[in-house]
Amino acid sequence: MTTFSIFVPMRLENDIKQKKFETEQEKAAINILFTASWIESSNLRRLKPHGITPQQFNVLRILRGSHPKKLMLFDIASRMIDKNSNATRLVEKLRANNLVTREQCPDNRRQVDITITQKGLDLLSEIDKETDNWLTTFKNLTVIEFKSLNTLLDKLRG
Amino acid sequence: MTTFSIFVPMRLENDIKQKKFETEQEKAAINILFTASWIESSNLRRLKPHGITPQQFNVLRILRGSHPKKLMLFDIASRMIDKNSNATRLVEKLRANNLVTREQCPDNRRQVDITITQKGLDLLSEIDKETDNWLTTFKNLTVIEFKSLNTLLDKLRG
DNA sequence: TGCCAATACTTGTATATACATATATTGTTT
DNA sequence: AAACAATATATGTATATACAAGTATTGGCA
Repeated sequence: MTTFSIFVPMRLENDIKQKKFETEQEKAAINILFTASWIESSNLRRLKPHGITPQQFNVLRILRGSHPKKLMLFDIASRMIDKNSNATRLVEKLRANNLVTREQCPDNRRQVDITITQKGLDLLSEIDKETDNWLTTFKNLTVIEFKSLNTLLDKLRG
Repeated sequence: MTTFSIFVPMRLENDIKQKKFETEQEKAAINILFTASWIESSNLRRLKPHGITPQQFNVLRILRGSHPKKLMLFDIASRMIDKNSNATRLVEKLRANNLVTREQCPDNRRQVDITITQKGLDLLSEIDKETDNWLTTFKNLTVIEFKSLNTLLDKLRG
């Protein structure tokens, strides 16, 4: 007969110095928030040298995804990770840096059409070069585990 | 022979209207950020009627955890989910609402000792009453699945 | 046609956050 | 003891965010 010695890491409890959680459910909520905060600051640091914020980066990627088709502000907002952030002012920042163009839609003058510029595309591909490197930040899971994580998160919000 | 028709939900792709992700790893990063944002806004909405923000709530819970032992600001900061937020000003908000007390530590006058007040404890227990209700927001996973989620997140940051 | 609601965005304001820098106090070294 | 480093917190400033309220334009309908 063999006895296995199992190492239970208690990572989260350690990271936020909390003794224990009432339920796995509660721990999961905190765990997601903590992990998100961890990813966000890592993301912030890697984008800072390029002069854009994570949200601006997110919007640029959305625009590249539809390029060369224009997107109206509403489309951008509905694709954004943080639905509550202010698309108008965010896009204005990008325009001020010539990363996107804004133009009133002729068909419907309420709409504003946004397009990513060549400068915006160049910036993204420059950042892309470093992305593999950044993604190694979390290489601790196997593909199967990443899939499982995605399934669980999707189901959680389901 | 039987053919199974499998429904693949593609929840995240739907939520942010993105076609597909390059890798499961990249999807996981976005998925965590999106899920965190989803939890945060839900949390924001439930706490708003009580006049505190999620970060303030978090700090109050930390203080209740150590009550009646005092904590210095540094201890609070190291237990916080978002390490970067400004503990000084956060605690000052709580003090202004008489939810905590601040006093200079006599042994080491650099330190500031923080204690949760009775009013703070009362507020927490009032919110606690609604918490079960709030947690039903994400009751979509079984306990086993929550455990698995926690393990994966811990390992991710590992 | 004129009115009203809906749509698409913009702006104001209060609060929060990131990051750099400053202050006060204590510990350490020579 | 004087000088310097380390610790613990505070503050200044620029930017971001949440939420409410505002403006411009369009669509529908009596």
